[in-house]
Amino acid sequence: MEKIGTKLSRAEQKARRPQEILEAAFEEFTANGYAATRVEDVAARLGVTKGTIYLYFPTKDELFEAMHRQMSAPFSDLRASVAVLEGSCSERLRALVRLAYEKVANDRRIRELLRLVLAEGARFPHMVDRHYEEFIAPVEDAIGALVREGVSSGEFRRTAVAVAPAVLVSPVLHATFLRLMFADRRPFDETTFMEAHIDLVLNGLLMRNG
Amino acid sequence: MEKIGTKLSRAEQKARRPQEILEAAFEEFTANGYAATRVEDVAARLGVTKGTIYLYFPTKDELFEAMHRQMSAPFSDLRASVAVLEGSCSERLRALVRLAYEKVANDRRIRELLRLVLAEGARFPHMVDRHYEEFIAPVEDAIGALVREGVSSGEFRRTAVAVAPAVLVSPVLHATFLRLMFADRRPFDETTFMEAHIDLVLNGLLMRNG
DNA sequence: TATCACTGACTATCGGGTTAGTCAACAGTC
DNA sequence: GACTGTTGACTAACCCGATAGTCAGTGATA
Repeated sequence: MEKIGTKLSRAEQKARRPQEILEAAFEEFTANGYAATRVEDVAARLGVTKGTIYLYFPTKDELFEAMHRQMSAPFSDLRASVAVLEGSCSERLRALVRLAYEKVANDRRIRELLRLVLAEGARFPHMVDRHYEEFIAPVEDAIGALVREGVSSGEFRRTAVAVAPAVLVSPVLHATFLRLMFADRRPFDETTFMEAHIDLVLNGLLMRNG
Repeated sequence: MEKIGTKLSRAEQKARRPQEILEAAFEEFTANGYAATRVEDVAARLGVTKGTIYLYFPTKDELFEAMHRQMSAPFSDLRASVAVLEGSCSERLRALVRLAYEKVANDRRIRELLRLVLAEGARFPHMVDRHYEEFIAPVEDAIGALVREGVSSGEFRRTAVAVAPAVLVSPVLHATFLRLMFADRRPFDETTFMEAHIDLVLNGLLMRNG
């Protein structure tokens, strides 16, 4: 644990600044969007002035992009978690869905980042593309592989889902956006939602043996 | 059809202006977001100047809100379409899903409006709430009623989906956001996606009689 | 010719980016 | 351990282009 109240040396402070600035930038940009965020607001969050920000980042634009790069890191975490799942295909699918709720819908930072990608995507196509390559594609691939494995082992039906595996996790996105839209203004029972999701995905709606 | 090139009377022109302005505002606000859109850009789209806009709307803020109110109208259309579906529950569900793709994922205006709601929601909570009341809630209610009917008629399994019917249409949202993110940069086969969606929702992944 | 929808030049303000200047932290000397 | 010169992270005041909102004037229409 860091000692509280200890004044940092100049070198220490300088080493921490970029981190701190990106952190503050994340809060401001996600709260207000790119255009409506002032560099001064980011600075104020740290108790420094605008000039300081410009010592570390050349423009507002580059600050934004650096922030997004920084904050995308947790995504690779999800990829790693998916890789080590064990059990039958349906067990692994269950676990993957649970993991997706935990790491995406439930993580405020990831939620806000997703909103940012969608909201500012038109102005920052790099961001959208990195987002796809680092996050969406690997997850889709993992799910696709899982479904194909289940089909060839006879555990899953031969189904059109194999060619569009993304539909399996759509409710996670749905939950994420509901939480983004309503924050705490409207209650959202995620457990119920997730159980419905898993049940639907495995069993479907139709009565069996009908 | 309106005659082309016919000059409108002053009264006609004046009567049309608010419509025209809202239309132009929609294009600009959805393309650039609220903060980055200049009132002058909206005016330029009509070949008029900024002053004209302010003859019809007192502030940029009110222009934005009026635009959103105006553009929300097509949503009620979807509600009406859902109400008149016929056939068995699964037939109606299929039809409803198809309709959702057609009216939401495939409609550029609705897509952009959705992005706007998400992007600017923090600054315009009225907008989010109206969006929920006019669109999300009625659709969720309709789906919920359909599922309950199917369950009690024995056509559908007694399932957790009944308490979170939104999961049934999540892939529509997913498709909408993919199209928003990648516009035309990445191909998206909606037919395949939709077929996978319907198959999943009705039958699930697991092998039957297993 | 009277009206009024529209113009376009104007003001006030805001915010990205710059830079001369400040002062606490450090290093070297005694 | 005190004294002193140097460094460099940070500040504060500034510049300037951009944009929300205003209003006296204009010219086509009825």
